[in-house]
Amino acid sequence: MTTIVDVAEAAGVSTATVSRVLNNHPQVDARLAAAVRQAVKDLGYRPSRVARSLRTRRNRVWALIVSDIRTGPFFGAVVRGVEDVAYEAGYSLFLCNTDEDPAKESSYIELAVAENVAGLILTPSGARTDLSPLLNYGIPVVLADRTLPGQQADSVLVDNVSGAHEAVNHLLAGGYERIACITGPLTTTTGQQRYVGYCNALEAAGIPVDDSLVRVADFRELGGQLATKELLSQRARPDALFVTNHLMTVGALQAIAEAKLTIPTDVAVVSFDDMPWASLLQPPLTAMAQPAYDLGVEGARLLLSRLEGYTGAARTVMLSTTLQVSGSSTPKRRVAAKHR
Amino acid sequence: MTTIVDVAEAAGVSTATVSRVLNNHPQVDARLAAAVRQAVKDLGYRPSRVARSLRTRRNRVWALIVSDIRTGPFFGAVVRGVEDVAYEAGYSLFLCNTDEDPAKESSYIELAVAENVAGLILTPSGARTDLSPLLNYGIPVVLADRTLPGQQADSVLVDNVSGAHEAVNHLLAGGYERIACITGPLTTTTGQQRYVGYCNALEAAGIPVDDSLVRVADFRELGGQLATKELLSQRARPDALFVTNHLMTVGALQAIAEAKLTIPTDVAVVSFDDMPWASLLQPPLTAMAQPAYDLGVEGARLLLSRLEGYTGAARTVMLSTTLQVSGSSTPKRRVAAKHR
DNA sequence: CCATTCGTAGAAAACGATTAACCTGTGAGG
DNA sequence: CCTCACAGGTTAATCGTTTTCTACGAATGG
Repeated sequence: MTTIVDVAEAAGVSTATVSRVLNNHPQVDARLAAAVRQAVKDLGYRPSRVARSLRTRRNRVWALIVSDIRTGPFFGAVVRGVEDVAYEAGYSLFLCNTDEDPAKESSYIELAVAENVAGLILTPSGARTDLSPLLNYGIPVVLADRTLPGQQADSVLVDNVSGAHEAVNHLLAGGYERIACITGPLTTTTGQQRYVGYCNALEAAGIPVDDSLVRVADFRELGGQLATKELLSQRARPDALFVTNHLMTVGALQAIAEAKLTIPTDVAVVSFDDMPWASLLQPPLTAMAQPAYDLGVEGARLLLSRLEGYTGAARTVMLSTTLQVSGSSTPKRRVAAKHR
Repeated sequence: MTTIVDVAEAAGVSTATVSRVLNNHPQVDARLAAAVRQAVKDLGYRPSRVARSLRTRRNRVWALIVSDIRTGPFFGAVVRGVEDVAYEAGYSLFLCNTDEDPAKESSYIELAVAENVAGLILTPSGARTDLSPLLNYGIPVVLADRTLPGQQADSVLVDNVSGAHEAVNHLLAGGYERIACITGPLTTTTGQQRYVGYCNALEAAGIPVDDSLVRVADFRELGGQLATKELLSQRARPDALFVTNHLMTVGALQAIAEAKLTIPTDVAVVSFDDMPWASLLQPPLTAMAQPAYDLGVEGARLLLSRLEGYTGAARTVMLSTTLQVSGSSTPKRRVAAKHR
């Protein structure tokens, strides 16, 4: 391995000068600088980021802790958003998947501290996530997609309440009356907030929330399937389904197919959480698209601003969703007209 | 920040002893060891991986360079496969996305060298990928999913030729006669090999390859759509489509829908590359599933074995695919029977 | 012509761990 | 009683940078 010493010898200068040239310090003679650069090229020298990091006590690396990059397109897009900004700014990324396991999460947080990362972007697995190791060491943290109670970290969120409100409104406007809601664990901010949006929309329309139309599932395919099966087998069947993430939507669609019901005639479906293949379904699926990539970008920007010295109060960036209306929620009147 | 010196002072021993305790060296008095551990706990001490890495000249980090984690479920699963093995073995991952851009790729390779990573897993963007910086520094490399001409690195591949062969065979067995192929750039091993498998299957069945039924597209949605449009507007229309990745398949399905043709009556479809939502389509899609997660696992294992000292010749692990038969390729005879 | 300043480069001290080399005290054996 | 071996600990060098401090020569001002 060639080190800075080799370069210094080759260029006939001291290591201090080599270091100054490499870091573009001004006061260094142009001729010496040229000699150094030549030597660097000749020897194929690459400064060790490890040594640099030890000496400067800062590391051009971020940790990015997500739940599971495989569960769908969402986290992949978030990761890309973060990575693109990080790459541009000269940082690289540790990718960590927690599978919602608090033990794995805290082990990755420990790792981030041990690696002395410059910053960390996290989608907390639960309310009990402990950021104190990071805060103790002054490592800036950005919470993405989910927030933590009483935490004073920057965060970037999707406006779940408004999004869910708008999605349910869309169904109400279409003439649907018995709108069921399948949401995720109420311990997660996403599961909880989307449920709140659902309630808000109903209440604003003067419709009381009917608990028999609400199911709290697990954000997974099977949970969505079982919940849908239950809902559809009730005496008073719902005429529309609002499902709060894409995996449970997949389960719901399967359950509807098994029950030999058709969408949207028998039951309409609106999903919170877009999927690129929504338009390929029969009928194509109405979905509330989340700005996943932008979530990553904005999270990365928040982190960058901290690294550039911003020390103000914690900020929250709220991103809005966009409803992609399609065939799975065609208004009732029109459907009825068709059948006349 | 608390360092090993603080711990040593608190425990009343030297730093050497602390280090030994932390690294589980034997010959250290049990009572001192206990004192050290207590001090570590009291001070909340975490050894700096940066300092350790500089001193030991090895870094418990891998770089994982893929094309784009967002393009579909494939790379996400590969990443998880790698990560799970890495985590188990105590390594963490730098995630790098190249977008198939050789400049970005080589910049990430430089990064890996500068960070002195223990090893690197790479899906090369093209045939011109230069591994020499890594090989010069003795950093083991594993090629995943794609290979490089004349490279002596370990690699883990999907058996594209056999997989494509089997997929086309399935169509032939179903009575389809004019089977078209939409493949990716022939400069990529995947695009090329899947095309070869297609040709092999036809030749084995005594059918000459008809160039007018072959399209070389870009592995992207739009490319698949345009290619399909072209193929379907020919005088002699194909009665089946073999599409060599999932994005192009999405495009193909759209083109088929636009042309108001039905699957599989007018044209059957088989996709190389599975997607979790294949079963939700109408009709559900027949797809050749790739063992993406296992690809990551096996790649990580190859890397691990190198890190554990294996120095033998380069190995290639070939994983086989599994055909998931579904409605989009129902045998012709049965389809005909239905319509009688 | 001397003293002060300034620009530039080198010597050497960090950064926080590991580890080779070197001590020290105890117990056994002669 | 002396020596030797050895377990168990410490000292100090080291990894490859950055950076403070110092030194030196030239230039400027009085």
